[in-house]
Amino acid sequence: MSTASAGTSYHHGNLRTALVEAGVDAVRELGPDGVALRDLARRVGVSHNAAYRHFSDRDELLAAIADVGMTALTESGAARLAAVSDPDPVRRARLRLRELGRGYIDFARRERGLFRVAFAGYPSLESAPAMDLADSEHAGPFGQLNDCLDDLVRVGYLSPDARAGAEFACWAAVHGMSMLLLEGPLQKVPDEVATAIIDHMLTAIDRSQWASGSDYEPLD
Amino acid sequence: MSTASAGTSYHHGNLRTALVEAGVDAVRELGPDGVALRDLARRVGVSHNAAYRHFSDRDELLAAIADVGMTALTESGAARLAAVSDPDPVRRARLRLRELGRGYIDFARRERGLFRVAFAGYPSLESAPAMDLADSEHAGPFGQLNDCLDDLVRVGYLSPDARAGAEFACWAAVHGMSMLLLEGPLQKVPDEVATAIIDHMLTAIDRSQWASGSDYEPLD
DNA sequence: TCCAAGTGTTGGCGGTGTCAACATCCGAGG
DNA sequence: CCTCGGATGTTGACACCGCCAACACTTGGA
Repeated sequence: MSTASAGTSYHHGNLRTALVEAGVDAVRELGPDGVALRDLARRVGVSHNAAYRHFSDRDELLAAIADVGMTALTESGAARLAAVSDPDPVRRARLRLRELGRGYIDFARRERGLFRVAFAGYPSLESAPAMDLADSEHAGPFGQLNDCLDDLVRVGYLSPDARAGAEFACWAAVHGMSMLLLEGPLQKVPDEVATAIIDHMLTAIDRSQWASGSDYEPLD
Repeated sequence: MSTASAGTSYHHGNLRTALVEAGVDAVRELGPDGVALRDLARRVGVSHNAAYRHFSDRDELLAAIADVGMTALTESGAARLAAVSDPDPVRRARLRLRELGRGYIDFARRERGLFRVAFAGYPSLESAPAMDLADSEHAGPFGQLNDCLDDLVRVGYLSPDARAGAEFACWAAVHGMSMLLLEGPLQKVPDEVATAIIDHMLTAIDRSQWASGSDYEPLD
């Protein structure tokens, strides 16, 4: 039933999962545009059009792959967060935010294809994979970021009034850096330069969270 | 010679430009994936394969379209910069940076397709369109950003030591916000929410540039 | 004048997504 | 135990695509 059958049987057993796994492999190698329904079917050992019994559309398969990618990104972030062990609560909260950002960008660079497919917009689908912002739970990377920022408020590093909206600014910075390094004009900067740039930006984020003692006067 | 000829002539006259223009239209409507060589040739009134006399590859045509997009983005930014007229030099410099960022994001939202194609990475090409970072001139949006930051240093708002590397952080933030709004999980937030988020982030950038009077102590 | 390079055309190959019709298997109801 | 219907996989076809090869026309300079 659940496991793949041995010899040649008319029914595959769990084609859907097999297709998604093959799709993940293909996306890893060639990116979202490098995955073809027919090719996936060929790899799995099934003839074309079989996929249409499990996905109405190519985009639907891509979305399933994107879901895997988003989950992997989330788990990668969770591992980074768990690895932070600093006794001082303020330093701990700051380091957690920094490591979350670093993990995000690292994942993007390590898993180019998965990252790209995870954030490729599929207009035919009603919601982006694995993260409905209006949703109350926030299971994905956005939720991790929100938790980190809430921690920063709790330990007194980030002032509550500066907290509002900070999640989007942080997310944009980290996501944008990933995109610029991945397929943007920063594609082929040397690795050492890239890590320096990333470090600088993470520091800027850390500093910009600390808004308490500042006498900044806004524009307008 | 240069202008399009009237009736039916074997040679088109300036096929390359016509193809790029048709490609820009197609990208505007359907995005980078929606442009097909054969379709473009059909629109221009020329038969398929004619494009291969001017572009060795589909990617090469896409790159030409991307160049148009990048130029449009640059001009849009220049217009925004020119519109800032504040007598106070500090306010003026700060407003210019803010407006440049707002213009970048606005362009991305207004010209979805052109923006996407401008930043789509074409691995077959040796350099990203219209912006070689190692180049000395920096004609594109990155150059505008650098100029704005230099101005901020000149007027004394941004400290010279905080200047280094700030261009990448700012760029990443603005670019990431564009991507999240364009094809990311922020695709369908209401317009008013989007503008609020953008404003908040631009303020955060402005505030984070002002690092002079802070007693921020770095991590590690 | 004529030839060679530049440009556009026709035809074809292999690939793709998707639809329609058909084949096979499995499990529930008799 | 049998049957039959739904789920699943297959074959075939259509239209489209990128790209290659061979051919046709046009034009400018030797």
